[in-house]
Amino acid sequence: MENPAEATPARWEHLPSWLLTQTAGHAHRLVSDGFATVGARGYHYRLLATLAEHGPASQATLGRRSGIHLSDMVATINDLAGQELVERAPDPADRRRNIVSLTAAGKRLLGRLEKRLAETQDELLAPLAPDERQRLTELLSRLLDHHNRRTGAPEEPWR
Amino acid sequence: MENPAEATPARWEHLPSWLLTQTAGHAHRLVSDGFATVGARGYHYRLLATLAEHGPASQATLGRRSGIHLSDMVATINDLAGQELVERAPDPADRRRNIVSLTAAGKRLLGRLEKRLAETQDELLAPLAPDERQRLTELLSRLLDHHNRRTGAPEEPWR
DNA sequence: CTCATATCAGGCTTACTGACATCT
DNA sequence: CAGATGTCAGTAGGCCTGATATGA
Repeated sequence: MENPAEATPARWEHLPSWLLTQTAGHAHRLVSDGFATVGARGYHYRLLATLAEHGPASQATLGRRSGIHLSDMVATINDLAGQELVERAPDPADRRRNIVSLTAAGKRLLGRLEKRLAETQDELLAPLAPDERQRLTELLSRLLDHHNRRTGAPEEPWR
Repeated sequence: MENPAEATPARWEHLPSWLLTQTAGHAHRLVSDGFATVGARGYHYRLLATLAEHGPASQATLGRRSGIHLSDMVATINDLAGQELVERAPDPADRRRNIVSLTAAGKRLLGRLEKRLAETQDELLAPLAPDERQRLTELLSRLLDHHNRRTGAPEEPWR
């Protein structure tokens, strides 16, 4: 995306899938850069936000709630626990489990991340008028719903 | 995305950046799966399509035209040349260069890839009516244009 | 000398796969 | 026993950085 030369006047440029993946690339970069200014990444935000929303939980439960894979959960918690942003304590009721919870520092970081995130949305949608933003959001939601139903991602099954 | 359990009723679910990256994820999976049925990947398609559109060229030029990084260009051409889908010949006029060109087999594969691609677009936009597809495409194009102008990706500069 | 070209080796992020030991 | 939990190791795709050798 940083290619300094010739353009890409290519066939695929008008394909919806291309428009989608490319704009998503920009969106992703904006969000990541925003997070990076406070030293975090996407998974960090998602985990912190999930904890803030539903409270402490085991890693497996957090994985289901946040959509983060269990294998990635481990590293994500390691990162955050290393900075004392979350706490990992053994569950006395079930010795397999760790109960992860948010610390005060974690809450503060989450606040900063959400501020960045809000700014980012505005930057992302800059060229669109409010009603256009609304329409885009709605169309994307319908698309996402449709495909989520066909592939995994249930609505609110058990627990 | 294949998580078999709990949903993600999370805060971030309504954010445009989330909707965009998630739908793009679905789009990417659909396209990749389509390409995979004929044993190719995204870079393979892009290179073949670029060759078909502009004709033979050096690797550096192809990189600029296709948006594929020079480092990845090497491996991509290796893949395709190994299956005789493209040909890599030294440029007699400039001994640094390789001139890459499409073979008949490469053209045939490209045809199959484009068929898959068309099917994929339809699958991707399935839940939207024709006029909605149009609107989505237009909004995404405006977004992409805006951000491409701010970050690299010139229009048709030199050459 | 500088610049362009091709190559190689590696990293990054998000997602996922498989294996494993532990515990319910 | 089956099944859940946490951990570790590794993959893949697209994008990117850097170092290098060669030739214009």
